[in-house]
Amino acid sequence: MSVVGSPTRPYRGVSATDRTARRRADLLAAAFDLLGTVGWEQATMTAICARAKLTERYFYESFASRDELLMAVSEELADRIRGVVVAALDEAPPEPAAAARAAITVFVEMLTDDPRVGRVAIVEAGATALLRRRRHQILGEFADLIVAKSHEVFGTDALPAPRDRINALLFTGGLAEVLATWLTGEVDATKEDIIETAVNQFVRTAHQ
Amino acid sequence: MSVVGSPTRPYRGVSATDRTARRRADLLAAAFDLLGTVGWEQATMTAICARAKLTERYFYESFASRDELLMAVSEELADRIRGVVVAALDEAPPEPAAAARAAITVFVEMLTDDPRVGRVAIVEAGATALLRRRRHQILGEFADLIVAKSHEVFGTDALPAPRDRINALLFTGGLAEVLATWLTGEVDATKEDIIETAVNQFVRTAHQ
DNA sequence: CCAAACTGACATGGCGTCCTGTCAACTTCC
DNA sequence: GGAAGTTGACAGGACGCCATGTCAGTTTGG
Repeated sequence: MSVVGSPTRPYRGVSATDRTARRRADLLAAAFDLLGTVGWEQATMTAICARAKLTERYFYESFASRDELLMAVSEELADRIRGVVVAALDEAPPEPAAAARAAITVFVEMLTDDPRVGRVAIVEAGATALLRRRRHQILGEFADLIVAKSHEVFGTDALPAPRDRINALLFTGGLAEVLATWLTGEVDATKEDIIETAVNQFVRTAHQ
Repeated sequence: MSVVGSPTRPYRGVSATDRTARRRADLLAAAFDLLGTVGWEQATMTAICARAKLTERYFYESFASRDELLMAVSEELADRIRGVVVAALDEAPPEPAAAARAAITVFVEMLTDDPRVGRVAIVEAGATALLRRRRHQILGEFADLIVAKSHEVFGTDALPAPRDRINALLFTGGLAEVLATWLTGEVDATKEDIIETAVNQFVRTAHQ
């Protein structure tokens, strides 16, 4: 017998839970790398396992399906992005243009410094019905962040509901589209052009 | 033999070219319907042919692959949307807010009156690498339309390049995202809220 | 009316992925 | 040292879609 089951003993000096966690992390990293380079259609279970140097059996140790793994990749990345944006907002001065510039800058740089990040977070995020739904939720959460910050910096001058949220969605969706276009090299502009235009848009539209 | 080859004779009173064209149209309609309801993953060749009441052999009479058919569906729809928007712009008065409202209104209504249109044009348009590329091109063309109209209505007051185009991409991408969210019922707003917010955004951002 | 063209239903093979199973080699614990 | 746990490599079946082939029945033109 001795199928994989639930490993309990240390192996090569590593505990059972650590080994399982390591394999899970390897799978996540391999999936992220493939998703961000060759794309969803080529990021097959076989390819992911090969890149992670793991047998397909260990795939099912941590994930029930390919979709579940790719969702986890997307989730992890969204958390990282949200983290840096929230941190930038917390440190920024409570002045509209400065706060917007700080948040937009870290957001844009995060998505463009490593092309795989942008591709996974924006381009490949619409590949399956499941990923699309999650992508909507995530952009919606970013919109909520923006709405909260808008009311904070603009006070009673902020847009009233539901226009505050619609405007925030217009903003996040637009920025995602611009970055996707920019990542594929179809727009002739610098990173600063994008940041400045986005900041300008936010400052002009987020109040009455 | 008499395989399908290139039909030449009339059949049931219909000429050969008309029959081929009819089958092609049936396939396009079936693919559009499936794409707009059950989505890309379920819009398989077998399912499309079954809905069109045609044998798979006739699929290859008009299309080389499933991707080619779905691209044609997307293409046809983009042409229709561009048509109504251009028509609305041509008829609109040369005043910023009025022109924007006219174009945005027909655009939004086109995509929301028939839910399949919105789903095909926006939601399912990111399913494959090929569709994504085409989607970018199409949104880029809409951005070009907006840039041209901006310079027309705002004159020397319009944004300079490349910010005029970045701003237009922010706008088209944002509107697409908002409509996608609205189509899935995740935002609590009326169609008028969306149109007003979008018009407001354009009027405030498309000039210096 | 007959041969040829056309159509629809079905059948078949190829292909790639998913998913499970087997087995030898290695490591741990007693 | 030996039994049991762990790992990696590989085999093989199941399944679904793609792609092509066969064939009987219908329609057309001479």
